[in-house]
Amino acid sequence: MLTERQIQVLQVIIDEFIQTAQPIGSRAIAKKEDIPYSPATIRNEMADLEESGFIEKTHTSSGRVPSEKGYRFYVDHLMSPFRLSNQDMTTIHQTFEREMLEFERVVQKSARVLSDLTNYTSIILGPQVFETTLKQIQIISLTDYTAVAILVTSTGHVEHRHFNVPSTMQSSDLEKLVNILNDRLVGVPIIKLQQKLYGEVAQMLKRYSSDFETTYSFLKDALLEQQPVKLYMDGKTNIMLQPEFHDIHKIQSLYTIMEKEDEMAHLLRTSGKGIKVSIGQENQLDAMQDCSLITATYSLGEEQLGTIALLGPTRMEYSRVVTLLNVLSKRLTNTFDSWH
Amino acid sequence: MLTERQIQVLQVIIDEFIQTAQPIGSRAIAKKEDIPYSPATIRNEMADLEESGFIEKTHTSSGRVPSEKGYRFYVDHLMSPFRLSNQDMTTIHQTFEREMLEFERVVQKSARVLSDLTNYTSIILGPQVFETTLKQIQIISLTDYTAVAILVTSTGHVEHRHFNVPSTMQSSDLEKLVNILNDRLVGVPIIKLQQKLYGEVAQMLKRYSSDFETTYSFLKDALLEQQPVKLYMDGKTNIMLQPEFHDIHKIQSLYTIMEKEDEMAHLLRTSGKGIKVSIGQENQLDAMQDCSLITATYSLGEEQLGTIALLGPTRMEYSRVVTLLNVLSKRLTNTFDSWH
DNA sequence: TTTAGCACTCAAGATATTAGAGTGCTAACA
DNA sequence: TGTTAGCACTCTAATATCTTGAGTGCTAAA
Repeated sequence: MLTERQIQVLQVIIDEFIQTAQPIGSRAIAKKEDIPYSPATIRNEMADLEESGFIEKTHTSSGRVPSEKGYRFYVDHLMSPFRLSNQDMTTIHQTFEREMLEFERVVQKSARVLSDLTNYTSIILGPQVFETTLKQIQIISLTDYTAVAILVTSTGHVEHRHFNVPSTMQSSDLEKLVNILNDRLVGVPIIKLQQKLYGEVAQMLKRYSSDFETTYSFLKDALLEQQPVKLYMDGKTNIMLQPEFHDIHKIQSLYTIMEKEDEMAHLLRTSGKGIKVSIGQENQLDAMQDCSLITATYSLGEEQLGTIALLGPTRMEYSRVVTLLNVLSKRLTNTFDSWH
Repeated sequence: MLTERQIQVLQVIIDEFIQTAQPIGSRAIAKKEDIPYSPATIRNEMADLEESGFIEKTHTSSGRVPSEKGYRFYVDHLMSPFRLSNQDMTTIHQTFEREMLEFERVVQKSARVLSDLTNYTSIILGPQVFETTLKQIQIISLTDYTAVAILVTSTGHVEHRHFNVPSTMQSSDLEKLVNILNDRLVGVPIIKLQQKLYGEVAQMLKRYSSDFETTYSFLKDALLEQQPVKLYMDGKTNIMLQPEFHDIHKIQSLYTIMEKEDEMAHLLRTSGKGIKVSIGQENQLDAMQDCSLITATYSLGEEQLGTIALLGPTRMEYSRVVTLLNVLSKRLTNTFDSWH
């Protein structure tokens, strides 16, 4: 186990390295106020810390750098709760203060504020609308053979899909159809739409429609098409500000992975409830082996809605970032609760 | 003026440099089939070409590199029409072939195909809907004090806005309001909405509504809010593949400018009709001084709808890119015409 | 247990060396 | 008069060499 003094040294190394991105030497540590020991003593402690894998050398005669195990220890045991500056707090509050109604805007602004305050890249996974219900369906025909279906959910989310209208259908048929659908489906949770459609509505339609098969299949197209979960990112260029990403190839592989929305979405979706920290190799994706990803979930009532995350170098301001994500995820949760 | 032989040399230099990104020496040029002269002769011609500013040296004893003036001459006079490979053509056709209804998808796919085929970054400015008319307005109330307005245009574009409902309004009032709006505004070109709203509809409302002022102001919010022109980009990482962009700082300033949607939109919007080529310093934006931007417009009928563009290094495959943009802008124009 | 002292290591910056690609110029040639 | 061979010259880029300074590990003394 680590002695009190070793922990103290480790803390200084990590804190310092997070600030400077430079290896820390024994002399520098000894100069710190809380450290009443000589460089030689520190060197002994550092040798021990290195042996147990909490710090590393970049070469034989360099100062020490935290290892991933070191960061992990820091995050799990050492991290002191961060006190956000007043300025940061007002920035956050202002984001939510202004009259804002649309879900997407709130999320977008949150992403912006996160990346602005941290200089890392923010990623927000839009809500998976489990609890939300269908508010209304509209079908508006555009030409003789095309129309657009508009779904509005109880949270005010609007989705629209274009589809081909079967040639056997008249516009009066469409109207009747919309009535049936609204009759049967309004108030139904979005995720149960499919089930309902296969069941009740299918029954209903069979009785009513002369051409059940086509009607039914186009309905499936319009209502059930896989709705992509939306991903909001901001501050992608921030990554390039970090000295550890001055290498084009690293940047490129990172950007390439970030462009793959489904992989990113999957990553955020499978992060557990609450705040999670993935350091370096702990990340699944190869391109992120030099990064840390901190995720936090926001929710509505009991239901987990989505995830907000920050992506930066393993040398991350963990305590500040965790605090920020905490504040923001709570703020988001509150906002959505207040709509309900 | 340039002699026939000088033009020949210039052509080789540009063609070669576009491929290799390396300065071209007299020996390399003399080896070309079409060139029956010795390196010494070529050197004389090169000296002349340099004097007139069409080519440059990177240092005293290096081969020559095209100058921006050289590229400009190439684009204006030398460029031979490019024959797209069958593979490229089928890739393009497949993009449009599949049953596709939604405007956004078509544009997105176009952006993807452009960046895939060129390894440059594609930028498409969504349509400015001059001619399109309002198809239908829906207002759906979400809570007692919020509602969402949905506008559908004749091209099938769907916009929605959230807004606060004045507390004096009942849901029955909303319904009546929607009826009035549809009555008066359906079929009106989108750009004339504002005018109509200020005129006729205002009259109508004054007569009908007890609380004209609030109703009117919330309508303005819902209908006239500046709708952002949408910008679709693809292949942003492609820029990093180019050897001239191995410098982080260039990349960063380029990415930063690309994130400013309004500036990019303005840039594309003010590009003239047809195909335009901006080489290096000809570009307005500082961050693009090492790039070339090729733009092409697509339209519906006489009305110019939007712009598609490719952003790459000044050392660009001009002739291929121009051909591609030509094909694609025509394809887009056709597609939209067929909807009309 | 702590510390001073010292030899040792390594990265990074400065400087020198070399090889090769390419030029410009001159003089000869067709 | 246009073309070319030849040669001295220039500059880059790669490689090797040297120097400095930060930092370590170990030992012996306090």
